[in-house]
Amino acid sequence: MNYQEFQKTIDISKDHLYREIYLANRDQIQVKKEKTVIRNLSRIFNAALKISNEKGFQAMSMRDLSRETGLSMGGLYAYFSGKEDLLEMLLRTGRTTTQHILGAQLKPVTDPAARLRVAIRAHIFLSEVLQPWFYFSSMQARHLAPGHREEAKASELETERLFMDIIEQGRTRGLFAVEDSLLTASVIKAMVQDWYVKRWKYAKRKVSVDQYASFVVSCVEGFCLRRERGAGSTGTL
Amino acid sequence: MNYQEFQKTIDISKDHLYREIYLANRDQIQVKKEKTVIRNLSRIFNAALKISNEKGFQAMSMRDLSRETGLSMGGLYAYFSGKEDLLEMLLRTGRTTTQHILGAQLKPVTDPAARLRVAIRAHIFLSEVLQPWFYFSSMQARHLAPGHREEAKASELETERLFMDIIEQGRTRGLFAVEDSLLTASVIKAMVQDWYVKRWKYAKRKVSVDQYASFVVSCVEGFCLRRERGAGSTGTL
DNA sequence: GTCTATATACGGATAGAC
DNA sequence: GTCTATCCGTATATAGAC
Repeated sequence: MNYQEFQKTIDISKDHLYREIYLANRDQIQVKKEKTVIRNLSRIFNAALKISNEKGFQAMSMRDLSRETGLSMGGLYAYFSGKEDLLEMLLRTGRTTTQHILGAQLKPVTDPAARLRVAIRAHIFLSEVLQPWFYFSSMQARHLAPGHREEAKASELETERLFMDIIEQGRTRGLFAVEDSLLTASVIKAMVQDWYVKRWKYAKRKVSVDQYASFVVSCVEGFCLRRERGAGSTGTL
Repeated sequence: MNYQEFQKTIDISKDHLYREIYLANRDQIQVKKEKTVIRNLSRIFNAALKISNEKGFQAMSMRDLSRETGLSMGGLYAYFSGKEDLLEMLLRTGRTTTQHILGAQLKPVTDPAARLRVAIRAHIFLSEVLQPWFYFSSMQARHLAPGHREEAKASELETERLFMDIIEQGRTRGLFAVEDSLLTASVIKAMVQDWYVKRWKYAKRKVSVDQYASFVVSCVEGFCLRRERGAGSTGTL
C-alpha cells in the first residue's frame, strides 16, 4: 500500500474530521446550528494549529487566534470555555482519530510480518494526513498540567505497545530475531515520529512520504529479520 | 567505551562548564567579579532549564526564575538583557559545547566502522551528561524568531552531516551496504534523539544509557552491514 | 552587586449590546 | 450567534535606593 491508496481507504476528508469533532463536543459548545459550528470549529482548529506550531501554544494569545480566525474574542468563547479547554480538545481529537484509524487498518491483517509493515506504513501515512495535529501533540504534550500529561504519556506508551505486541508475536513464531522487543518498538516509534516532527527537513530534501515509509520498513527488516535466513534477500518482512 | 569511561575522558564538570559560559559572555554581563558571575550564572541556567523543561520557556516568567534562583527580578537583568537574550545564551551554550566535545572524541578515530560507533555512543553519552540542555534545545529551537531558527536548523543538519560523512566513507571502502546514506543518518539521529527527548520512558523501564547505546549500535549494524558477509555475526561495525 | 518599587503593556476572560 | 468594550491580573523591564 502506498500513500495514495491509503488516502482512499480512509474517510478523513476535512469535512468529515470536523463533523466528528462537532459530534464529540456539541454538548459543551454554546452555538447550536451544525453548519455554523463546523465552519467555525474548522477555522479555530486550523488557526490554533498554525499559530501554535509556529510559536507554541502558550505563546499564542487569544488575540492572535481572534485575528487569524476572523472571529472576535468574545465569539471564540462560544466554542470553548478557555484556553486550557481548547488545548484539551486539540489533543483529544488527535488521539481518538489516530486510535480509530490505526485500529481499522490493522484489524484485517493477521500475519505478524504484514502487521508490522502495515503498522509502520499506516502510522507514517496517517501522520502525513494529520501532520499539524501530530506535530502539535508531540510538542505540547510535555507542558501539560499533571493530569493531562499522564494521558499523553499513556498514549505514547500505547503506540509502542502496539508495535511491541506485533514483534513479540513474530518472535514467538520464529519469524523475527529480536533481542529486545520493547527497545525495538521504541526505536521504530522514534523513526516514525521523525517524519512528522522534522518535516521541514524531509521537505527540503524532497523525500516523499512513500520513500520514507519504505526506508523505515527496510531498516526494520534489517534488524528484525532472522539473519540465518540468508544474505541479500528481501526477507520475510 | 562505556558511559563511565566517557565521563572520565571529558572535562565537563559543572564548574568547568559554567566557567566556559562566563568566558563566552563576560562582555555583555554587567557584574564583573568572576566568582560571583559563575555562581549566579550556574543558578540562573539550572533554574531556567528546570522550569522550562517542565512547562516551557515561554511559560516561565521572570518571577518564576527569580524565585527559583533566589535572585531578585532586578538582579537577574545584570546577567542578560532580556528573556530573548537568555534563550539565546542557553541554546548557544548547548551547541558550542556539543560541537567541541564531539569533535574531540572523533578526532583520533579513523576507521569508518569505529568512527560510526564512536559518533553514536559519544552522542548518546553526551546527551546524558547534558540532558537538560539537550532536551531544552530540542523543545525550544522550534519556536524561535526566524533568525535564530535558521541557526538551530543548521545545527541539526550539521549533526546529520557528521553521521552521513562517516557512512559515505564506509560505503566507499565497501564496508557498509547502505541504500541511502542521508536517510540512514536521519534515522540514526532520530534514535539518538529519542534517548534524551523521551528520557522519562527509559527511566521508568530502567534502561541504562549503556544498554540504550549498545542497542542503537546493534540496530545500525543490522542495516548498515554488508549482508553478504554472512549470518549471525557480530559484524564489522 | 543586589534589592524594592514601579512604569507600562499585554494576557485571559466576561457583560451586555445588537 | 457575534461583536465591542472593559475588567483585572500578570508580564517584562527599569529606575534608583542601599
